Amino acid sequence: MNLRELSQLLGLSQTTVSRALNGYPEVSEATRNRVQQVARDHNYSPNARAKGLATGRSHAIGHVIPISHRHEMVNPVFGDFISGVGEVYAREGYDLVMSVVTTADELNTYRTLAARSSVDGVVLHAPLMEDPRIPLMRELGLPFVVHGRASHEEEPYSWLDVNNKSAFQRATDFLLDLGHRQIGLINGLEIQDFAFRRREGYVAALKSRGLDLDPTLMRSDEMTEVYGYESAKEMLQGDAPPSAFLVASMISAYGIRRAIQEAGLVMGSDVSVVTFDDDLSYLSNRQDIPIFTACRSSFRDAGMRVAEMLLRQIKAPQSPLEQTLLEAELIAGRSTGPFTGQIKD
Amino acid sequence: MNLRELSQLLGLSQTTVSRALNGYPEVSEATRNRVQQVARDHNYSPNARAKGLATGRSHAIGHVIPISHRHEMVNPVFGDFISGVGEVYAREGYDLVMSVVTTADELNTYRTLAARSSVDGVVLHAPLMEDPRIPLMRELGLPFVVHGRASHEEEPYSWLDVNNKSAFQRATDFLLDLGHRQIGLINGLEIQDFAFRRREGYVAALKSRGLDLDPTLMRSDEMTEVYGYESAKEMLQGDAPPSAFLVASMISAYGIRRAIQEAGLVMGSDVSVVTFDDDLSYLSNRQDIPIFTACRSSFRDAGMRVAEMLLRQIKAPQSPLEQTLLEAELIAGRSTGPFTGQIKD
DNA sequence: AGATAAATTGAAAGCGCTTTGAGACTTTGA
DNA sequence: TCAAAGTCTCAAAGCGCTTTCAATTTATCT
Repeated sequence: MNLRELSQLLGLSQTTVSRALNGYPEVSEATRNRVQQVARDHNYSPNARAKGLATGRSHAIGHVIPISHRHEMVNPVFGDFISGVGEVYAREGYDLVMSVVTTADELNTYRTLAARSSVDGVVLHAPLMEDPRIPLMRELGLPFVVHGRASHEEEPYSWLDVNNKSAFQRATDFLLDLGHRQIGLINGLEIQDFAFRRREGYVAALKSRGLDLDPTLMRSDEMTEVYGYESAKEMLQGDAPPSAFLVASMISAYGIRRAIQEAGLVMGSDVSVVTFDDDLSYLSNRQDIPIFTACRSSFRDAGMRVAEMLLRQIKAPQSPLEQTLLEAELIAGRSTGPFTGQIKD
Repeated sequence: MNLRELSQLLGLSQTTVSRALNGYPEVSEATRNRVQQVARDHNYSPNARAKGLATGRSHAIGHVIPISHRHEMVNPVFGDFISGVGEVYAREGYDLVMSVVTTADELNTYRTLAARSSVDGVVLHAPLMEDPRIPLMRELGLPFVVHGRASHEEEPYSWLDVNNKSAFQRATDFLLDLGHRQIGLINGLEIQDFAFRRREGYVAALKSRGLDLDPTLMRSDEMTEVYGYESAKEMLQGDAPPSAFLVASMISAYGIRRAIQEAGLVMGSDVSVVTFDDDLSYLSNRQDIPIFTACRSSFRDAGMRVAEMLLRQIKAPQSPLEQTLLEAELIAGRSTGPFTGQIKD
């Protein structure tokens, strides 16, 4: 069923039918209702490509997901983020076009997306501190919003980020206030902007109390369970074992908990743990009293906001760039307690 | 830069340029090379919508992801699956169009996708035992491949599935051979076809040895860490505590391990655990000796195969339906050992 | 050389929609 | 009753590409 058939069925011109369906005012209510009714009855939806060709817009947003082939890790937060943006797109009638590419092809994929004009805008994920995608987007003239920030980017751009520095600074302060002095930092990969900022927060908190940094207590890697486990295990076996850990992800926090238990210690009394909690639907830390004390900021919610920002920008291209900085909640859970000195001996 | 401009630049007709770029034989090699060179220099890519309109195909595959609003759980395996299909799509020049919808809108989304012909085919995820999407796809005439199977579907259709029954039967046998008799089953939601089949495997193994089923040792729910933990904890505190667990996912297995440790028991000697391992990139069980004894079958790999099946079917619509049944590997890890009788008292 | 076949190129129609510019029909006010 | 204004409808052009059918050029054969 296409527009021509539908209009013949109705005994109207394509023009009128099109206007009736798209809410133009030059069509009488009676006609509009009749058209809508018949369209619904025959399950008519306009052909997406034809509509796009005529209007010059695709009503689709691009997400480019790089898979680095050295370690084919798919970011586990990704599903929640996509479900957030996707919900907004669905509500607003936009499609989500995803390209999975090797990191080598990444920039070219954006070029192609722009050249064939298959999307009206893109969301940039997981920015590095210096990210070539941002100048590229400007060059291509493609509307975009960054989820996160690129510290070394000078020109303004639209972004939404969690205040990672403040979150980790407050978390570190929280542990310091409990009397902990040896705090292990199990961070994400520090070429990623968010991980770099988290370390800054950790460092700032220690420095403002005049404490020295211990490089043996700071790790940076991809945030797997095993990474958490092994880092914690090694640190706990070290000369100056930490009495507390600050972790960048729930999954690694599971690993740390395992190392603590295996060492015969109790999380929450002997050893404290604060984690960053992206509030993922399948890794919930939302018990009545959460298992982990955590900086919580929902990844899914971030996705929804990013999508809304981008759609606003697409609909009103002249409107000013938006920047949003979210503060993470610091949630007290069962995994922290005052320093007891249990570990030292 | 569009085709008209490009052809003017070259002093050729649009026809010839189009043919040169699309590999038609009626074009001389000299002309073709010149055209390709100039196209590359000017970063020309054909407009996706115009091309689609002219050819009647969108070169895109649809994935509809339902988010049930009662529990907004995003399936954690999803990222790996998408990265698998996405890699194939990218290689073959297809886009991936994703719709995130509430379960109530799900069927309508497929209808709309077909009506506006925005995709050339779809992948059906996570089939239920009786799944209305399959007859709907036939009605809509949209090529599709199911990842999984729908037990109650009578008519033939294309699918790829892991042999869940055989995997859990072998896993149960493995535990039985080690002397375990009380085996707790921590299963996924049994309206899902895969979970139902896994239970069948578990039941079949017990029955073939003349053992009775103990309903208090069988659970079915969404596979979170906390679900694993609490199920195991309760079972271990019960009258006839299990000496072994069979679990449907790594994340729940983490929870079970935690419950075991908390009970002062040792996984692998006091209590055995076998898990299903989807080989997710961020939940790796691939150590030199894996932590968990597991049925392993890569979700990412499944995605790649499903994508290949679907693209074959789209390119040759007359070709027969394909069905693929994969066997999971049973990998011995550190989480299993012979029955010791430690638990009973 | 002339005729035929093969190789190469082009004009134009068409994919299904939106939108401009114009025409026809109603209503209103004097 | 008639003109002006308002309301409703339509024909046709155009979005950027593919593809059919036809035309032209070049190669091949007798």
